[in-house]
Amino acid sequence: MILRSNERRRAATIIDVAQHANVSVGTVSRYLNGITVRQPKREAIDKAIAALRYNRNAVAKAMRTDRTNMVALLVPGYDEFFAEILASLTRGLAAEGQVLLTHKHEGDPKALALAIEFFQNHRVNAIVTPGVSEVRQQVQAMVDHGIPVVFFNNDVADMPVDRVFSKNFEASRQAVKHLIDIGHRRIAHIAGDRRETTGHERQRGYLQALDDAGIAADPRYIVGGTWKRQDANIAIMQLMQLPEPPTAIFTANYVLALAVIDYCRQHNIALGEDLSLLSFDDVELFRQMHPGVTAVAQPASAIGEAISEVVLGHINGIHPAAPRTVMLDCNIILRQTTQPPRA
Amino acid sequence: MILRSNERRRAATIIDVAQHANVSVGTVSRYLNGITVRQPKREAIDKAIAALRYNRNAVAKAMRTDRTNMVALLVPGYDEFFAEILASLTRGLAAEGQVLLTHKHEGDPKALALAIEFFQNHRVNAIVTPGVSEVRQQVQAMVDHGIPVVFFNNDVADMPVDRVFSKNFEASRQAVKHLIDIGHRRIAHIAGDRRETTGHERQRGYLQALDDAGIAADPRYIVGGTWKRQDANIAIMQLMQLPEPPTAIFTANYVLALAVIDYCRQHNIALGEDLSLLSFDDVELFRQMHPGVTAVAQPASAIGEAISEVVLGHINGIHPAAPRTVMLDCNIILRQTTQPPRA
DNA sequence: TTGAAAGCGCTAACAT
DNA sequence: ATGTTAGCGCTTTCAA
Repeated sequence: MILRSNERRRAATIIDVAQHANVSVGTVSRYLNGITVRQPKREAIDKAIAALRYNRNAVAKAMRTDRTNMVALLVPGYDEFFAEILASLTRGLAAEGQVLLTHKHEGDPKALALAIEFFQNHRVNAIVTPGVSEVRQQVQAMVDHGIPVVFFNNDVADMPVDRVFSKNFEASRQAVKHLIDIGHRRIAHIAGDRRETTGHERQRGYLQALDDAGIAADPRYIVGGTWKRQDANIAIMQLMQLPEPPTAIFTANYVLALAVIDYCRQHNIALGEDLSLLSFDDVELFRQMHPGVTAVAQPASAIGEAISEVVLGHINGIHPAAPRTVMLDCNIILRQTTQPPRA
Repeated sequence: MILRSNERRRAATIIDVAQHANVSVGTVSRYLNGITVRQPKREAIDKAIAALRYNRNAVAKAMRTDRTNMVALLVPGYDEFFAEILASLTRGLAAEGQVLLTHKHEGDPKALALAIEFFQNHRVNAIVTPGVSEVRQQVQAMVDHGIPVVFFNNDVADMPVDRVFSKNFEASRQAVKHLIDIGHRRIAHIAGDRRETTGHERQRGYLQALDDAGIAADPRYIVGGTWKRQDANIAIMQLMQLPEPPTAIFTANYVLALAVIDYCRQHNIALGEDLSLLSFDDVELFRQMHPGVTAVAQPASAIGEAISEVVLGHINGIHPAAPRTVMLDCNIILRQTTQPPRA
């Protein structure tokens, strides 16, 4: 008979093991869960498990206990930032026997909502995701069902969830302060989406730094307003066509910086010398390029660790219901694209 | 009373719905699974579901049916290549109601083995992973249990699994042929790990192209042998210190190419003009750089689509047990680092 | 088409 | 420390 690939051979169950080892299922279960069992039985069980190639059915366990050992991470995509968070989060959770499942939704709120429901139905122990206002309802439902939710990177206000963020405002403020310190006065900002806290906070930091230095913000120097490369291409053109173009630019993320870099290459503008550039988000490209791009590096590993700490706290039942917020410092990595302006 | 975050409110079950709608649980279940139910009952059930905010417990369903709607992807990390495959795979599976769970194991065979066991125990519908010889046993166990496994990117011989690969050998052969066609004779290869089929096949393609052109392979021109940046740094140094250094280099992946690029920058060697470079794997960096790096682009999207087709075939019970192998063509993207050698 | 009930594999409460 | 057994929420067979 031809065994079709979707007809699975019946797997051994805990009952088979119990019979083979001549003990009760309860004993096997307890042994499997680390509760003390006397030596001879232990051996018999071990032998039975090996002989029958027994694998505990995790689904049945989850069904019984209403808990799994899965934590879900929902991301729009895997850029360097997310990938690094993911790495440290995976490690942190694995140390406590939790497995991180990642799901990518490409920024589509519908896909995100579906994913949240899916993971809720599968009883994951926690969900980690950037805050997205479109899924307030689903997130609230999760929390109501007692499944902890952790926001990172982007926030949505007034939700009873835990939060781990880097200090977008402070880091942006310091970044722009650096530009001011080395002599720039005409500093532009290519902004991200201000409806998201990341975009909003980074622009706020920019404005604050100007204000701190007593420099009046010039609305013509604030351009962009989306995370799209296309729009940044337009934004940089607008800036450079100004009667008095800026001598320095602070971009809200690395994609926007790429637009500036390309523009400069096409127009023979020497970055650093003719025009300073400082970008939020530090990526491999910025290290490889010549001149290297000065950038705000988010502490991705630390973010991942903080998230796993918060999540594990919930799973182990340490934290009370009151949501925790962790704010982490960024570093500004000085490279060659930030130089004093020409005299 | 303070509700601790890990005390979940009891969620509505199918029984609650049945009572609320005044029908039997069987009827609710059938309705939920798309089996015809008469109009008035349908309405009552819908109303009950809405009123009780019922969500089907996916764990219980999986327990009963011994099937989930999850497919697991195991990757060492998220580089551009994997990220793109992932994107198209996620889409392809979502179209058929399957959710892709990604797990990253950082190339650690132990972590990989654990992950495979984990997903097996959780009854995923399929596992997608690069072939890794260290986990033959676990993979065999999966297949024995009737869970289809799909290898991609890297192969392990003699395993009863499905396979989706790009044509490493053919693409490498063509790439090196291009270098020969534009006039190069002293062509070096910085090899990857030859114990992996990717590394092996790429070197084989290199040798074949030389042979095709009647050029004797010079063992001094074949260096490296790991995927590590460190080793590539040494490899490129070895090559350039040769009495007759190569005029062109074919690297087995993009990390190895970075070593060449850095070396050239440090030694003021003009890529393209002084030394041609052609790399396997096309990455964003190669597009952004000046000069742009000529590269072999793997058809990542097509790979993802092929994988989802194979997986869905299994899930829908179309394929027979005989494993399928899909081989996909690569493209060579010409940029500025491959020029005729100096006269 | 519908209801009643068995049972998927496991854990945990209870009894010993 | 160990055996016995109820029951987690669902699907599916069997009857009606």
